[in-house]
Amino acid sequence: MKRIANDLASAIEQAVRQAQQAGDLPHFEIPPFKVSRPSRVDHGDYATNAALQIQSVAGMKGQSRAIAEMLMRHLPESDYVDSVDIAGPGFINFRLSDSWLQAQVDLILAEGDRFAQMDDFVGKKAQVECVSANPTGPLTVGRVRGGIIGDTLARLLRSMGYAVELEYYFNNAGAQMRKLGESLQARYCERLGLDFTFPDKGYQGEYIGDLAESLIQDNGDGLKESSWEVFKNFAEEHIFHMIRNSLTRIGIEFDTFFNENTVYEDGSIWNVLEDLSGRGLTYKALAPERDPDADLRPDQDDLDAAATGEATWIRIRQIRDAKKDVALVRSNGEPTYRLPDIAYHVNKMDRGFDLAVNILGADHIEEARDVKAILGALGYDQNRLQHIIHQFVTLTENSKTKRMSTRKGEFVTLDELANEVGADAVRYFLLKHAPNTHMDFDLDLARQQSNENPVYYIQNAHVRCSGIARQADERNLSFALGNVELLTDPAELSLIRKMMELPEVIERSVQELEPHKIAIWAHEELAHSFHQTYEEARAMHSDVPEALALARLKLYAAAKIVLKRTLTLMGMSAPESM
RNA sequence: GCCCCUGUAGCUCAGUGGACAGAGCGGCAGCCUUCUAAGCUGAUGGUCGCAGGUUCGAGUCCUGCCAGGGGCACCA
Repeated sequence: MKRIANDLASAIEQAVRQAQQAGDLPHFEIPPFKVSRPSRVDHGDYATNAALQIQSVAGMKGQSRAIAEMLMRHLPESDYVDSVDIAGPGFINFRLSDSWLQAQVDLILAEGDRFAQMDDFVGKKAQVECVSANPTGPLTVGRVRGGIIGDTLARLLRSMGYAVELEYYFNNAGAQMRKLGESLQARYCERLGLDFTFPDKGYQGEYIGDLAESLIQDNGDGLKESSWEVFKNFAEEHIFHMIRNSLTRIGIEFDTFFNENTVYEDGSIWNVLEDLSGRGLTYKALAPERDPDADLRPDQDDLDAAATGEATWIRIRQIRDAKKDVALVRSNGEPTYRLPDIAYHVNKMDRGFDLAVNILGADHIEEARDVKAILGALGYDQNRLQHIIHQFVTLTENSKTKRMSTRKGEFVTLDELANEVGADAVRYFLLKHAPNTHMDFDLDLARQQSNENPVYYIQNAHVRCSGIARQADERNLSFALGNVELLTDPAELSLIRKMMELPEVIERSVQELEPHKIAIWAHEELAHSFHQTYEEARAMHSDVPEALALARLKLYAAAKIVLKRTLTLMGMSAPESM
């Protein structure tokens, strides 16, 4: 499948070289230039700033229009360009030919579900890690945001040829899980009227009470002498089950679950530590080394901890720009979270992924940088690991903003949300914002707007296509007989133009690791263009001659494919009716 | 205090160093005898937080300031 922007870029490079050989332009190294979609339609379908970029390296400042003319003269012929012209300060604008556009309709139909399936990375393996919540409670909206970004990215990577694994990293051991077990134990005793002490900073959510209730139903008071581990195991199993169900409900299915315990059990945390030590990157000390000039707050935690003995530190300041070294092993000999995390990522690298992307909340940014830098220090190509850091979701209800906290039981769960607005809306709403935006989730607005939502706008485009197809069926009309050369109306051609953008949108979403781009495009570009065309170019109105009707049926059959493909890439359903 | 992220229409947010800054929602004015109006069209709405700088060109890059969020654990 041809991507015009890439094709034009090489054509322009060729033109520059030809112009240089012909002596029309002086010799210089071709500067980076862009082939982009102009914001205004009358600027054509594609535009390049090549001439503007060249003017300074060619020593021809202010002569960019002349350079553009030169390039135009040396451009190779192509089957898809109808006209080329120079505009403004020296942009070269390209317009696609009608006949090429018309032919794309047949092409889309031939490709079907594989439309916009590209082969750039065929044979390459990618992994996307997201959610990775420990099983201490229901998924919060914030975690789900990462899950949706990750799952969508995985779908986009697959459409570019990668074999992708979606992975969930979790830990069912440790202090937090113990706290969970103790919280459940306390609630269990409480409901049986027994003595209980609720743990300090325990889990206060209602779901703990529900779990206690079901324990009582199954066991009565038979567990009153049991240890917290029994409660922890029960809670863990149920909560994990609940998390997986919730995720399945919004179309997220993980290929692999990786337990942090693995890197303890196979000894790899100690191997990694040895490797780092062998490279002189660790030391034992009471307190971390820090930048002498760094204005760090006097750290009482460090002082307190130093009293317990020497910990093992990594010289993180040596391998990346940081202010203070980081602990890998506590003075009591137990690893901190960092060490297994490093071992886990070494494990990922050794599993041979050409690309591993982690979706993390903003509070993990320092950790992300540490891990990446450490992988580099261990001799791995750092570029194989990428991160998408997303900002937090704040929740507004009754005009009051609150930070969500699993421990305090203050959160909106995925299930509650999906119940109120539907799975597709949850996906779309959390996907459509750039990862870097601090998004505000107004629950009242989400409820109220559930009928006035971009989700329905996009899906309705697909529904309309289905409606047309149904009507055609009833009248025994088959689009197979349609002649695409009759699609000459500007409205028809602009829809074809829009559909042909999908591969480029996917490519950019992947390149920039910003899957929200496809969500925005699906709404404001594709669906909008569809609805405009639909109003303008009726397929089976009595005024429309049969030949044109058949051609339009074909256009809308192609549109249906592109809409469905786009919705599927976003993990959303493509309904036949509403 | 230091570091990171963010500040764009009334609200929620797009915006690849380019050509007159966009969408949805809300509000205003129109559009259904024929494929679902969950739609279309038009008007209104902006000192792109503030001040400098770099550039042929800055919402976009740099510096400083202001405001909000996150981090600066021998937590994860």
